[in-house]
Amino acid sequence: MVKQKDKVIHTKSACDRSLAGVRDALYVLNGKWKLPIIIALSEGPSRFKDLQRRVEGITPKLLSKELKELEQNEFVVRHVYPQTPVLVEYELTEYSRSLDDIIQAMADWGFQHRARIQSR
Amino acid sequence: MVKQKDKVIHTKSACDRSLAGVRDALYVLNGKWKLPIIIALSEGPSRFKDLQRRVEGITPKLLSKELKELEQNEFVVRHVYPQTPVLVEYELTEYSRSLDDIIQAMADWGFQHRARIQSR
DNA sequence: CAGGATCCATTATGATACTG
DNA sequence: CAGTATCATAATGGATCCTG
Repeated sequence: MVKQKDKVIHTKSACDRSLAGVRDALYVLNGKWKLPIIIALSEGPSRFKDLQRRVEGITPKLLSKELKELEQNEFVVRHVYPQTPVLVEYELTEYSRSLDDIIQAMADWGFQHRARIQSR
Repeated sequence: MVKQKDKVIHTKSACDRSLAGVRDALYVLNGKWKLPIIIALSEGPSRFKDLQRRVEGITPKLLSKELKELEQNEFVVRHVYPQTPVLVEYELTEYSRSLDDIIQAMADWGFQHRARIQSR
């Protein structure tokens, strides 16, 4: 932000910056499943089937696809233990912890919002 | 959480609660446009066309649809001033401010994430 | 200006089955 | 168990035209 005589010139407004940030975040966290999966995994590493149970309502196809994306964004690691039958575990990365603030904020808000809705 | 002999019975884990909250929040904020629109409106009331310019990339069809949903969730009010041509302004409600924490958290995270990505 | 209507292409999500 | 394959529907996106 630069002042010039009496005019204020916004080279980049606070709003633009937060817009860019939010868009970047939404780009990575898109869809209705990414955060729920991460939350489910925050209880500890989990196998595919167990994860599917924890994240209620998700189909294997979607879970598989979302896990791949989460892996690419380095939120999740996939461990394969070659046995019969094979055992696969998904685990959160250290970096996934950086999402804690977002998750906390959303969880709090959702909780309040539900109370608000129900009181009517 | 209730202890019973040696077993621990989770009536509702912290994870379940945050999962429910996040799902409620995602339900209301779904899609890639809701938050960007709210951020754009945080600069002040705006007319349809101006809003479309601020929220880069959105088509009138989508903007119209999203605004209706935002209205229903009481984040936005629509003011109509009967003139020729008619003037319509969209404005944030007081309640929309409750989303500030979420927006802030996402904006911060997006900013950090971008830096992280670019440094590689 | 503020949108709605239409047509079409691409994604996203979902239900069900099936394989190694 | 850990997914993939198939099919169907819904949501979203883009272009263009239209109306009060």
